[in-house]
Amino acid sequence: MGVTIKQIAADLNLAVSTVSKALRDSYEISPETKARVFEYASRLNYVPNLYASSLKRRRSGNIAVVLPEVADSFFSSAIDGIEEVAQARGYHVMVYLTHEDVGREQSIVQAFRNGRVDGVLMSVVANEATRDHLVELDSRDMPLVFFDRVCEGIRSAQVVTDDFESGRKATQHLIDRGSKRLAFLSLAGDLAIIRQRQEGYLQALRDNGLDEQTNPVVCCTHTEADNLPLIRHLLQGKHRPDGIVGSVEKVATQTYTVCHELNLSIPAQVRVVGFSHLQIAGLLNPSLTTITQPAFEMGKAAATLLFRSLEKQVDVRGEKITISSVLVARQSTA
Amino acid sequence: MGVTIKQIAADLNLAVSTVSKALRDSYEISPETKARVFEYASRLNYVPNLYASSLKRRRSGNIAVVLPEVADSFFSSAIDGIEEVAQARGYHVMVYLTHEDVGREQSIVQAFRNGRVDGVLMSVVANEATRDHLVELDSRDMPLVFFDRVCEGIRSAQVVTDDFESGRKATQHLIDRGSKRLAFLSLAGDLAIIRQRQEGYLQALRDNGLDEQTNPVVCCTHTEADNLPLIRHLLQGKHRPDGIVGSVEKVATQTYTVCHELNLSIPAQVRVVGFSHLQIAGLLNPSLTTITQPAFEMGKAAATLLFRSLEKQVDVRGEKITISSVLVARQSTA
DNA sequence: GTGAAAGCGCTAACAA
DNA sequence: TTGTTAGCGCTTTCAC
Repeated sequence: MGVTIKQIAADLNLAVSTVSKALRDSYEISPETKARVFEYASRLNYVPNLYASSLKRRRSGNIAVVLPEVADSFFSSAIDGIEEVAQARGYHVMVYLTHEDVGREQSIVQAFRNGRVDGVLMSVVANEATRDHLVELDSRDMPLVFFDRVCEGIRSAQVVTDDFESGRKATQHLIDRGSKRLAFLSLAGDLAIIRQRQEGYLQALRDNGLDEQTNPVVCCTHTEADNLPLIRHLLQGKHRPDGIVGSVEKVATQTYTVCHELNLSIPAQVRVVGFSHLQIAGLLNPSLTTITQPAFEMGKAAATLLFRSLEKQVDVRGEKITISSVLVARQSTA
Repeated sequence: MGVTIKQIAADLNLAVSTVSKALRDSYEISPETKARVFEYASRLNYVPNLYASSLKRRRSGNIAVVLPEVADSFFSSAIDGIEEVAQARGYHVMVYLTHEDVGREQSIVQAFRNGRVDGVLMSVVANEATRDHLVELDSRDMPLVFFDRVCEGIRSAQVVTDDFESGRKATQHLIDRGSKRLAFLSLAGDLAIIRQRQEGYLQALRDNGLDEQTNPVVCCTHTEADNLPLIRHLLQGKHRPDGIVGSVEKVATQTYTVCHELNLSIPAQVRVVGFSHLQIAGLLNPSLTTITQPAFEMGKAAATLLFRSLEKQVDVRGEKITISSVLVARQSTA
């Protein structure tokens, strides 16, 4: 085992309490004693036992980040932002992946009951069959901040982007560029952000006198194997759309895959715009017009909000931060 | 506070030790007592205090993953693999980003001295000014597995891909497709994997009677702002290479950026092959020929190795797992 | 200014 | 089979 306070105390002919206080720089201890203790402790390479102090102080110094996946550029950038803020504050980041499975989300969240983490940052699964586990987490006063994929029905802090407006803007952009027949590639489940992007799409349709029948919302899933046939069918149908809004990165790139396969020219035959955080959107064939989400900033904002709650003991429930996305026009909608 | 064993013991007229053993399903306890305890504990929603048991058992149930960055598809897939194995075994994953800064790597690793994590998975920074912190970590018997970016000089477990052979294969591929004048985009620092990829490149040159002078190794950095001018210079020079090997994903995509900018046609004027794990390599303009690294599998293998060391108390130091990369030929080298 | 002592909640000898 | 007891290493009254 490592060096303990007890050992230092013995060696220095002091009481453990004195050493403890000295190490925490208490005003009660004389400068001389402090100096002696510090010097000796560092000479012995003393490292306080995390579990002993956590047991007493009831905090771990860890925060959890719960995500559907990490192989999506939005989420990996968000982690980046979160980790940056956490590291600066001396917190440690635990990462959990749900893979869109409520069951996993539940057991992950339930494991937080033992104090392993002091707070939670979360983007929920798309298919929330139940949100009891989240309600429970919140009700046991675990500081909780949702980012991007928020959970409705829980009055907890949120960091989101302007999804409605972004959906509207993306759609209007297609119309402005000349698309006459649109489609919105939605995502199965019940995500507020997807619903809002979709509402934005529908709003833009109305704004331009277009109807929902000929400009459909197509519900995609989380598995490529499902989506490719779906998109293929859409693009091979009699009434092929000439403008597509992808509600998440995945469906946008899948649209590319199908267009390449069917030899459909983007943008000549089909314009494509997608919600995405891809660094290399500009290198795609053709370069992809994106609604670029402020992933890194959202991560930072969410973490900052969480730490405010943790350290200042403030109740941040109900706070909502919205950071705007930016439409970056590229070749796919030229 | 939550319910404690003590409380359960009192309510049930049992000793705390009896309850403790019952909850851990010890053979010493009668089925009836166990049943009573379990039933009562779950009725009270008992959750064991993590810090109390960690203090006793001297293990945290956490592992650390230390990475240069997460916004690279290789590393995010590796995390995916690691997290999958960890979740299956009931471990928790802490993620730390070094951003290629040895200083950060040092302080991160030093923070592991207090027992917060039971083991470490790591891909080191490129510029290891010092590796004392790693030596120290290893010498205090912290189970440690390097993956991809291993640290030489520390006899610890490793999971890598066949870098030399991949470098050779990539280069030979360019030559086979007709490239006459090559360049290898290396990476500043002192990474073993980069050196080996480079050795593979040089081997292929020799195999084909090509010399190093006209087929240079160009040393790139980690910042795009440095690399773009460098690559631009290379591709604008009198002796423009017509075949480029990118030693990491970043430099391959940066080569694309420059080619687009200079209106150089890939592959007609320059063929490009890159080490990469990009899902969408096939959608780039043109689709990118990749040495596809088994990122997910490497993450899984590294985590599995670590858990073997943690749970079986085996010393895995010196074990080395090599998983092959695959060359996927696409348009960029047609 | 320093020290003694009582826990934090749990585990594991050892005793009964 | 169950209970007693002594800690794990640290923090925190409270007494000196």
